[in-house]
Amino acid sequence: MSRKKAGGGPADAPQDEMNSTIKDVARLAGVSIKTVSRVVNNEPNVTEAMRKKVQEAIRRCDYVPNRSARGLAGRKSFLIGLFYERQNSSYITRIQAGVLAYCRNQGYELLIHPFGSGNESVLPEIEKVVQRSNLDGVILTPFFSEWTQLLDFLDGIKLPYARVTAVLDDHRSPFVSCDDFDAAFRMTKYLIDLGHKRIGFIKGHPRHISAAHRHAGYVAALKAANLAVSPDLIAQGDYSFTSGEAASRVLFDKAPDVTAIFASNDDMAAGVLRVAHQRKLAVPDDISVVGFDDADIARKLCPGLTTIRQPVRDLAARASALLISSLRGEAQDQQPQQLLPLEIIIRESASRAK
Amino acid sequence: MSRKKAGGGPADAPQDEMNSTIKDVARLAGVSIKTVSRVVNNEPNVTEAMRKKVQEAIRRCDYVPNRSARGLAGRKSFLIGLFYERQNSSYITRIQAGVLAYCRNQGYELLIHPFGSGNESVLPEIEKVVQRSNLDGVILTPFFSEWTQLLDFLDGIKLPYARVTAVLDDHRSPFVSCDDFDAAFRMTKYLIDLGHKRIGFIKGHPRHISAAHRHAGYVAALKAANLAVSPDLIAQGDYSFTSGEAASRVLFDKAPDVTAIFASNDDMAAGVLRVAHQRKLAVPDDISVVGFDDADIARKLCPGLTTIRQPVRDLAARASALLISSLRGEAQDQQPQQLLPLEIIIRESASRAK
DNA sequence: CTGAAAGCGCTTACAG
DNA sequence: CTGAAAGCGCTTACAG
Repeated sequence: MSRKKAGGGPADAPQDEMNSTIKDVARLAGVSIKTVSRVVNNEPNVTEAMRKKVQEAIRRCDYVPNRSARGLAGRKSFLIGLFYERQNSSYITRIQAGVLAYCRNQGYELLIHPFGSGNESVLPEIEKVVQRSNLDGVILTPFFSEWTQLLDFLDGIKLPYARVTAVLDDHRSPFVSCDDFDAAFRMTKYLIDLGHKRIGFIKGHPRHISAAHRHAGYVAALKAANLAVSPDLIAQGDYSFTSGEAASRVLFDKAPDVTAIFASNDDMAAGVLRVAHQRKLAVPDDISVVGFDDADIARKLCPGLTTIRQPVRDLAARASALLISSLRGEAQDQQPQQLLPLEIIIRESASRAK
Repeated sequence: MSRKKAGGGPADAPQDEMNSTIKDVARLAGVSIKTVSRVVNNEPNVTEAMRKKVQEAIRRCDYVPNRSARGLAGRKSFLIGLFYERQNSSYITRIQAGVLAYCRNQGYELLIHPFGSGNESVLPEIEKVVQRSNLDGVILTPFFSEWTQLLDFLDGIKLPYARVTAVLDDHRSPFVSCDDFDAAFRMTKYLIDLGHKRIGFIKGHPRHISAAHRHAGYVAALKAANLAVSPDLIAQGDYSFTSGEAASRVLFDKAPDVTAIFASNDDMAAGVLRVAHQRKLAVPDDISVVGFDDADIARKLCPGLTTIRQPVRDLAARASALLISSLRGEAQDQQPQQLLPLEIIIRESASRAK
């Protein structure tokens, strides 16, 4: 403990005032500090008896290795960074939870680093942070995980990273994804099966690969059902609430006969709900609305939003596992690329077409 | 930089491969490492000429002090922790942004530590984290900032902390607050001025001090306007969306003549909106609904929620300032307790009583 | 105002 | 399988 518990440890443990160090443990166990170090770091070549003895001494001393000393001697910081664009807080909170859930047990701490949008001007900012933070590795989420310039920079300084991203075909580093295309296909089919024929679609931010995949899934599902893919039914958004409002106005104006709208994420779907309300269109009676992500807001909207659940927390935990195992130089027993399932969550915002 | 830029620094700077150290800077500037250290740490007793010379050398070497070495030698980690209950992500994201905005410039890094709810069982968990993380200080938000047992623990191990909390009268550590009572009073008065006489109120989590203050503000405003304070108009919530749904059902059943509902936070107000919708009550035409916090959801709901804006980011930044200045042992030039203003944000969810 | 020495608590690189 | 020595890059405590 960084400060000793008032009252100190067991009677025969070292001094009360200071934390115990590797020397205290070594003395108590009657071994060298190197042996203690071996046990702490789970190195091989220690007899079981020795290991037991040292572990007991560690316990009795209430010993916790000093992070700074380990960092200085071993040139590691045991710190991993999470770089992301400032955006939807529901998403990022879940990402954080996933990373922490994995890292904590592994002895790594998380440093969060929100940045403004990913453009040239933030690169120097990121460089500065990397400079000062002394990170062992980094977790990246979209758009950063798909931002070539940033990846080039990280590769250049040889800072290991793992990514949460849409499915892509580069081989720069491990990543974990969901199949956006397939989920969008299934959601569109769900609407078609409800009898909808004129289904609007609001695209996500063009920079995000997920936006293209979701759009492609929508198009493919329409084609598979022999429905026309009309440009009037497709509007551009950027994953923000206000872009959802704007895009849905465009849709309602250009295609007044639309009976369902599939927004590429929940924030934009919330915008659709708002505009529908303004135009006295009842959801789902007059118009069905569905989203993507299952963000916190999805269940708090009214009506509750039918959407696609992204396993965000799990995505982040697995990316962390990939990162840490590569930091340890472990053979990748896990696939360097993983695909997690996406699930349609049915609430009240979509119903059978009239 | 933790890894040198490919290509290295200026031609006469030290080796390309490694980062430069304090020795490199000292050599280049022709001074001792102690003098470099003085400049880096902004210590007094360095002539201006010397300081200039060293700063130039630092620049040319692209020197960044090694965090681990500083930590080991100086028994500091330059790490500050943020402890909070896992909860509303909009709130916590803003808190993080505020802390980071201040700490980054001060050379501190942020370690986030979400925990389950604040009860006995998480205390050991917190102890363990404190043990491993090697924090210089901690920022606390409600409920943690008001949790006596936790504060006792931190005081016991002498870990400095600063708090974001409701106004309170303890003198344990610096904190920054908003006047919940006053804001709730003003919001209630706003409803009264709109002609409402039967105003329902949904209380927050009983453990949070803010819940009591907001409730008291509501009661005081009714009394000031000579309106009856009826128990039928007051329901217990716990700041969660579902508790808002449940409480509003109670309210609608016990006081069918209610024309406005003041929920103690936005999530609960969202729950009210949902139930109103289910009961075919139009908002604000049949019933006005207002919240508290101005969380992200407030503007995404429909109708947009009239609420009270908490300057969450600023609150966190100021708490960080308090913490860091106390870590530096600086005389408190700032008040150890600060009060930030709360602002009513008028959107569409409340209107004149019929 | 400036600097030489010692040491923070570990890991690395070797030796046995 | 175990250990003695050196050193990571700083700050502290002291001397001048």
